[in-house]
Amino acid sequence: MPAELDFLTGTATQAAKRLLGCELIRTLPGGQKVRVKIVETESYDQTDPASHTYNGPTQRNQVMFGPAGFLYVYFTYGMHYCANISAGQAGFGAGVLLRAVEPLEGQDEVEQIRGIAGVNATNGPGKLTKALQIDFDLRGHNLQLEPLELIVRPELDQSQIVTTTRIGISKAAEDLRRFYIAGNKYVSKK
DNA sequence: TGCCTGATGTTCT
DNA sequence: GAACATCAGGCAC
Repeated sequence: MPAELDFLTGTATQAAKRLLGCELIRTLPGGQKVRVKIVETESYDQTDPASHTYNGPTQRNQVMFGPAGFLYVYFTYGMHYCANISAGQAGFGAGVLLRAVEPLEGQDEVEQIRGIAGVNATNGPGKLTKALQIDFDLRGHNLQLEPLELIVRPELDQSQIVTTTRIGISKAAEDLRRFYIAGNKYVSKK
């Protein structure tokens, strides 16, 4: 792991905050490049009742028990994929859910894929996976490699990071584990 | 503008 | 067999 990704081996919460402002470059199956900025994240780890890793390793969540910097993809509600970046030390189940991204390049591709334009194309965990065409093919993918690369950007000032409670979960929903960039219009609603 | 609900499959119990 | 880290469309106000 390159030194610039070392922050991922800290706690999931540290990784979630540090990932804000970083970029992802997605090379689509057709060869087009889409570049997005991460604007909203959530942290999960095995001490958290809402986490998939809370009850120990299973076939599904083994990526989050592996080394940091890999993609954990899961399917939910019968029609949506969600994407996480594994964090922490190997053997400890932790990860960061990507909740919203801001398109920087390839916005036309995103709008074509999603069928809609503007903020609503990528401002939710199920939306951004569809926009970036993330599915089980990318489960366990190394984020240092194509077709989905994590690009580290300078750390944001703490004053730009907003910390709130999580959304759309039933357990430990009051935990302050959701983070987003202050004032960014691509952050999900509620 | 805001609540309610249907869609729909993987995963774990 | 039930839960689920969601989304979008419809209808009421």
